[in-house]
Amino acid sequence: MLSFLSITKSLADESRLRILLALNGRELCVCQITELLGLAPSTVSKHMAILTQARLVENRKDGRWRYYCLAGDKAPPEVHDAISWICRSLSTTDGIRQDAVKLEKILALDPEDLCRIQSGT
Amino acid sequence: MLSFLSITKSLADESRLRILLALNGRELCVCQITELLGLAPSTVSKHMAILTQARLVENRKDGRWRYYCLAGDKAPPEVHDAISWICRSLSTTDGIRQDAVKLEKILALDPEDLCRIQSGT
DNA sequence: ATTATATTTCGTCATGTGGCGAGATATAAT
DNA sequence: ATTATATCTCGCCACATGACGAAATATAAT
Repeated sequence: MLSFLSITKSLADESRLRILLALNGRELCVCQITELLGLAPSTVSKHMAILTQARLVENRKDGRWRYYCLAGDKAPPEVHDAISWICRSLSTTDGIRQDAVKLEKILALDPEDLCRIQSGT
Repeated sequence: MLSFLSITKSLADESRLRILLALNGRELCVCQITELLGLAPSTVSKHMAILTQARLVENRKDGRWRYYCLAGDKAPPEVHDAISWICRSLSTTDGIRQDAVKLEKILALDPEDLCRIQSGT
């Protein structure tokens, strides 16, 4: 019950839903997610910790960057059901479509360049 | 997105999850739910308003009592998916099993008698 | 070694949320 | 009509939560 609650609480925030949808089919580093949502890096980091604790996402470290992706096969079925539920329900909504468009532009840049832009801000 | 968020926020609370599970397969009035959870009637009433607003439950009034049940066919698919997800994930857990046992005892009483007991408290 | 930078951790603040009780409302019983 | 009672609404309080910036940490570049 407690672990299930950690899933539902994770899903009860718009930013985290947008993150999960953005991770559908790809992996992203924190600065890319930060750029997509327009939030402070520390805020995104906390969101990722919450999603990780709920086992909805996994991560791997690559140099200075940490890449996040949706839960893999080892995750419990509730997790996979949750992910497919939100993708099915939200993929075609307006806001998520706009995120997808914005994501394309972000992915067109090297992470290197993206971070350079962000530190300039 | 906003209506979907109202669903996920509804699910992000243990009491409301227990209510939804208790409503699986039957309808219950507020005083029965109050008895099951051990919360104040006003608190349960607020929970039911949140669940109703998210379209997860429906209600009918019968005399002094209002009976709640899980969403019917008119509810959107996200709602039904949510309900089947939580039932699948939680029905066999310890806490929910205990609720089921307690519910049997509550249902064995007439609502009339139950309310009489409660007001005596 | 020193500097740059990607991410996390921590402290703080404003806001949201769950809980209760008191009073309002609606319906049934007397 | 008056009383009893099932539920809801409202105001309050304690606590959880999302946001940020500053400082800490880890890794790459110079």
